[in-house]
Amino acid sequence: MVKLIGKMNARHTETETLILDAARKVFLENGFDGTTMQKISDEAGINKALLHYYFRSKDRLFEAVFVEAFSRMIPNLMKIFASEAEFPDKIRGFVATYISALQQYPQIPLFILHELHRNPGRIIELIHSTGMNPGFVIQIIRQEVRNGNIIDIDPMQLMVNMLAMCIFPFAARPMIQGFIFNNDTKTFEIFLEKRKTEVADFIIKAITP
Amino acid sequence: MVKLIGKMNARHTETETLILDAARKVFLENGFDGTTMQKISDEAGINKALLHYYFRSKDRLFEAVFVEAFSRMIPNLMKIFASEAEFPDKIRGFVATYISALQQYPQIPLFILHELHRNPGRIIELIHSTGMNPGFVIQIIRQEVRNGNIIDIDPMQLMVNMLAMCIFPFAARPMIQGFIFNNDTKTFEIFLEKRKTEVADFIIKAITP
DNA sequence: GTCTATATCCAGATAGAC
DNA sequence: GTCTATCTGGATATAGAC
Repeated sequence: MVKLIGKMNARHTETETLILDAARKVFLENGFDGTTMQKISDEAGINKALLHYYFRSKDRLFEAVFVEAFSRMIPNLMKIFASEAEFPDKIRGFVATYISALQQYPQIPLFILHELHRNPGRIIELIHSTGMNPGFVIQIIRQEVRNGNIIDIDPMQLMVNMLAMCIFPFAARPMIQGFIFNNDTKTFEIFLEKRKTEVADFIIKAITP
Repeated sequence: MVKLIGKMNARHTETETLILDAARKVFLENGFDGTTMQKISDEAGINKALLHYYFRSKDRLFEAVFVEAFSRMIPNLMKIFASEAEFPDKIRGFVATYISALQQYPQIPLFILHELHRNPGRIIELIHSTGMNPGFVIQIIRQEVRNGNIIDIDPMQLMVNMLAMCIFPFAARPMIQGFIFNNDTKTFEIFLEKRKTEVADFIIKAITP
C-alpha cells in the first residue's frame, strides 16, 4: 500500500516523463513532419518500441506535446487586462511578461503557427479546451476607446499589433538575426531584452490621444 | 534556326513551367517535409519520373521554389525608402505595398520562416544572391532620427516593428481568423485590407516627435 | 520526352522473447 | 516494462521500354 501511494501520486512514470521531455525537444525543433520516432527514442536514450508502448502512435505523442505548447502560447496573460491598473500599465505588463515567457521557449511560436497551418481544424477544439477568451481583451480595449483614454482604434487591429510585435521576433529569429545582426546571437538577445520596454512605449505612444 | 530561336527565348519548356507551378503550390502549402514528389506530379498531371528528369532531386526542385519565394518575401520595397518622399509617406508606401504583395502569395511568410528555421545556413548564401541590403534602411531611419524628424528610436526596433505588423497576420492567419473572427474568411480579408492604412497610421503616430 | 516497372531505403507500428 | 526482430507501407530515385 505504501509503495503504491508513491507511485500513484506521480502523474507520470519516470519513463513517460523521459519520453515526453525528449518528444517536446524534437517536435518543437523539427515539427511533426520533420520528426521521426527514431530521433525521439534516441534523444530519450530508450528503445523505439517503448514509445508505442506508452503512447500508442506518433499522433498521440504529438498531441500531448502540442497541447502543452499551445497552452503556453496562449497564456493567462489575459488576466493582466482584467486588473485595476491604468491601461498603459496593462500594456507594459502584457508585453514584458509575454516576451519573457517566450524567451523560455523560443521555438514555440513558429512551432504552433506551422502546426496550426497544417491542421487548422484543431484550433476549434483547442480554443474551448484552454478556456481562453480573446473577446474579453477586445471588450476592455473598446471600453478604453469609449472613455476617451485612448484614440479611436479598431480593437482587433490593436490586439494583432501587440501580438505581432511580441511574437514575430521569435518566429523570424533566423531571418532577423541573419540579416540584421550578422548572425550574432548575443546581440539578438540584447535586442529582445530591450523590446520588453520599447514595444510597450511604442504602442502607448501610438494610442494615447 | 528559326525553330531554335523560339525554343531558346523561352526560359523554360512548357513541362518545366508546369512542374514549377505545381511544385510551388504544393511546397508553399505543405513545406518541404510535408511534400511528396507524388503530390507534385499529381498536381501537375504528369508522371512522377518526369520530375526527376527535369529536376534531378526533390532538393533541387525545392531550391528553385524556395529561392523564388524568398525573393518575393524580401522585395525591392527597399527602394521606397530611397525615394525623395517625406518619411511618413515612405512608411505609408512601404506598408501598403508590402501587404498588397503578401496578399497575392499569403502562404509565403510562414513557408519562408519555417524553412529558414529548418536550414538557417541557407540564409547567408541567399542574402548575397538577392543583393538586398537591410543596412540601407537602417541608415535612412538613423538619419531621420538625427534630423529630429522622428523621435529617438532604435532603428532596428522600428524596422522589426514594421515587418512584424505587416507579416505576422499572414503567418498567424489560422490563429487570428479562428480565434478572433470565428473562422470567417471574408471578415479577415476586410481586416487585412484596412491594415494597409491602419498600420501606417499606427507607426507614424508612434514615431512623430 | 514521357511512361511503367522496379530498386532501395526508411518510416511507423507490432509480435514476441526476456 | 524493455528489448530485438520483423512486418508493411510509402518515400525518393533509377532503369529501361516506347
